[in-house]
Amino acid sequence: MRKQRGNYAKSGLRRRQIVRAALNCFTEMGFLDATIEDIRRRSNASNGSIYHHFKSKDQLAAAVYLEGLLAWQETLLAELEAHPGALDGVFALVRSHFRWVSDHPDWTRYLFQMRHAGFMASTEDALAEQTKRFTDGLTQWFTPHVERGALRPVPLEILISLTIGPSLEFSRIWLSKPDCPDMELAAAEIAKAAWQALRAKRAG
Amino acid sequence: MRKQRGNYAKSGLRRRQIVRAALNCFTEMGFLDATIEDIRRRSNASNGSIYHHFKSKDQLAAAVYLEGLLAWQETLLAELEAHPGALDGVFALVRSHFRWVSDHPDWTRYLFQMRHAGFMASTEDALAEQTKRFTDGLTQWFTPHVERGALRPVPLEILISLTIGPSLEFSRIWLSKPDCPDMELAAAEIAKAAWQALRAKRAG
Amino acid sequence: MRKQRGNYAKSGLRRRQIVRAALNCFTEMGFLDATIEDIRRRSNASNGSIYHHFKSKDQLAAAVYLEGLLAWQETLLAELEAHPGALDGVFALVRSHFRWVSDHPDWTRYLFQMRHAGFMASTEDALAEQTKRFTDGLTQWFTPHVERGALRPVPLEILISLTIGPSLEFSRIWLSKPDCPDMELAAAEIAKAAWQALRAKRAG
Amino acid sequence: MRKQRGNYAKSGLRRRQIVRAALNCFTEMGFLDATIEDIRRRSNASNGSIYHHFKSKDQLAAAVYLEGLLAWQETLLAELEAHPGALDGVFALVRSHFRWVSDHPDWTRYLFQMRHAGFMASTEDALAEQTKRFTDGLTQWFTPHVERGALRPVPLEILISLTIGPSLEFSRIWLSKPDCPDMELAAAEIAKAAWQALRAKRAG
DNA sequence: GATGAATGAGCATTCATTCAT
DNA sequence: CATGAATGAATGCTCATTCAT
Repeated sequence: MRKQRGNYAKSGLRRRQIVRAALNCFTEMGFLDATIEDIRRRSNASNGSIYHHFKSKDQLAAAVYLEGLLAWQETLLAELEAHPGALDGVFALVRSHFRWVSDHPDWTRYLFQMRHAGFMASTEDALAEQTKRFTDGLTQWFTPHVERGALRPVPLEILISLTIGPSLEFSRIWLSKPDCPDMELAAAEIAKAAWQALRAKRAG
Repeated sequence: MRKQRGNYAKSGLRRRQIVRAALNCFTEMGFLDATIEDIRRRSNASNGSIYHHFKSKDQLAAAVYLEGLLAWQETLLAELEAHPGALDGVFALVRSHFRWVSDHPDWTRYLFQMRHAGFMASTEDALAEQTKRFTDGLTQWFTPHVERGALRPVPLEILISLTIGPSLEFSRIWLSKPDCPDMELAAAEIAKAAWQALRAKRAG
Repeated sequence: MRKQRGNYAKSGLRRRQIVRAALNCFTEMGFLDATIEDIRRRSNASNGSIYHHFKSKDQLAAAVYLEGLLAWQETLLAELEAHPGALDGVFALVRSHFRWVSDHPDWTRYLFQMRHAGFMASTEDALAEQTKRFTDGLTQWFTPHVERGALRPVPLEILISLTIGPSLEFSRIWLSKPDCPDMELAAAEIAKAAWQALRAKRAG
Repeated sequence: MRKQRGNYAKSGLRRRQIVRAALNCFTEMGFLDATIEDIRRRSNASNGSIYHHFKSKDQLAAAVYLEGLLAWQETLLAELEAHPGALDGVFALVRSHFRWVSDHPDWTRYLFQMRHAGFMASTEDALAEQTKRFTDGLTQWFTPHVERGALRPVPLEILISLTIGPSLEFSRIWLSKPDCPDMELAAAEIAKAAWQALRAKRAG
């Protein structure tokens, strides 16, 4: 834990293999049904190696959560930073969310389902810290646009609700219905709605 | 001969205590987390007694399901039979559903959540049989009204969907939102809609 | 835990077999080195059976302690009650202690060694209660003799120290020296000394 | 060439840190309870580093023993060599022992307790060799005094027993009783007794 | 019907030790 | 010399289930 590189640098192939295997196992079999042995087999790691990287099964499950959340948050932030324009940014935000959900349905499901699982209790602090980093990132992008008058000066929470909220809700539904409603369309509609809600209107 | 509801209505105080305790445990802790020991404590029964009444934990959970389902079905059928009139019957059906849900939220939740749990696999037959008895009961009530021209001659499945479907969906939402939407209102609206959909329209 | 038969009635052959096996294993290999598997083999009980009777390895070890202590205490009290006379009683007390130590060297060693082991922490209450029962028994025997003027009115603690203290100390040494000093002689000497210290002296 | 004390006095800061940490851990938690991880934390060394310096946990514990023994032996020999006179030497020997015990209670305790621990089996050879070097040193000091007629010509073993034996016994007691008996007094008495036993008596 | 002792497979976890860098 | 990731055997413990009374 030297230098504190932002905690983003927890690399290690093994570690990632284990997280990936755990995600799959937890998703397929549930947290309780999935055994360390299952995860061991799937990750090609040894029992001891798993416990070298994660103190307990609970902590492993929590790490999977944080890791997934981080990946999602970083993807969104990166996309946002890549689109400095107000309109572009809002659309990119929504679009990148849907792409991520579409690319990582398992992880999305996991994030939705496990948010209030018992094993998350001990990670609330880390979760809060990580979430703060995310919202700080969002703020940094939005603030200039608001100051320049391109976007309405709504509180951050509302701002997030208007952009990400509908996307999340639709994703929830999309994940639970195998006869997939059209995500492309949803993304477009939701992005449009978000933009309408956020743009500063010159005239009444 | 009484109503002949099969021998599903197994009595026995012990048995009922165990079912009740199991329902609570499964609801509070989940099927996997709840142990036979938990259920034993809560039911004031002995380990052996539980296994005397139920072959296995799976079968106990399934029995809880069937028992709950039966209670719901019998309530609805009884109410229906008590209201011979077409309009009265439809309204009574919807109203009694909501009352039951309101009176037995835990059981309703259990019925919603566990429908596709692993332990249900071995009970599909019994479930089908029981469900058949229920739909037969419904048919018995509906048929005369249809024949008399009071209700439209739609297939039973559609008929059920129109009356019970919306009620179930609303119940699902109602259970998951602690800031209770108005169930009274919902019941009235849904009943009205069902009636509009079912009544035979004299004129185009 | 009905009726509270004085807690003395924890019978059950299995239970006793397990305690006996645990005593042997702990004595021979130490608490940490001895595994549940060792105890299982030696007691011819199953793993589960051990955990049916004792909540944990710690609690098993503590139970062994209490059981042994109880056996010793009951032996001494019984002997005391069997000898109403002051002189007889004191001699019987010392003699029965030495006989018990000689008959149960392993258990004695265990009682000496484990008194302050980590696993005893959670049993302090039960230990205190049991010890109280023992000292109450002693008091009941001594009081009449003191009141009648046969024994000196010293506080119970001192009284115990003078009779049992030296016996314990000698036992400790005896257990640690394989080239056994003469226990017979020690018993006689210690009993004589205890009597000299306790008897009421008529004249200066 | 310096004193040639073998290569037992291996230096290396790391090594010494590990030995020190191991001593503390073994003393506080016992050999079995103390884990390599505990020692690692306390020594600020890495897991691998410990295994670089010591082949195994057993060997580490044995090394701690030899190291402590060596320190004690060297202290006594040095003191003896610093006092050429017969009377002075005997008193210095006893006094330096007590000082060392008083300065290093943990290490003394460890030497007392672990002498017959399982892990010592594999070090008996090294232990014998080191002990021989010690007794050789003692012999070198005593021989001239015996030849000159200042000390009685008793066998070395008896000689050691008379001087160091009582000191050890008293140390054992002193370590186990927190309400410290007077070590100063003991040292004086024991030294006096040793001198009385060793001095050559001119006349019957 | 009821009781609780007995069973044993299965699980999470620990820890000494090895090894590549 | 130092590091820490990797290993896997071993351990304490859980829990559904069986069975004698």
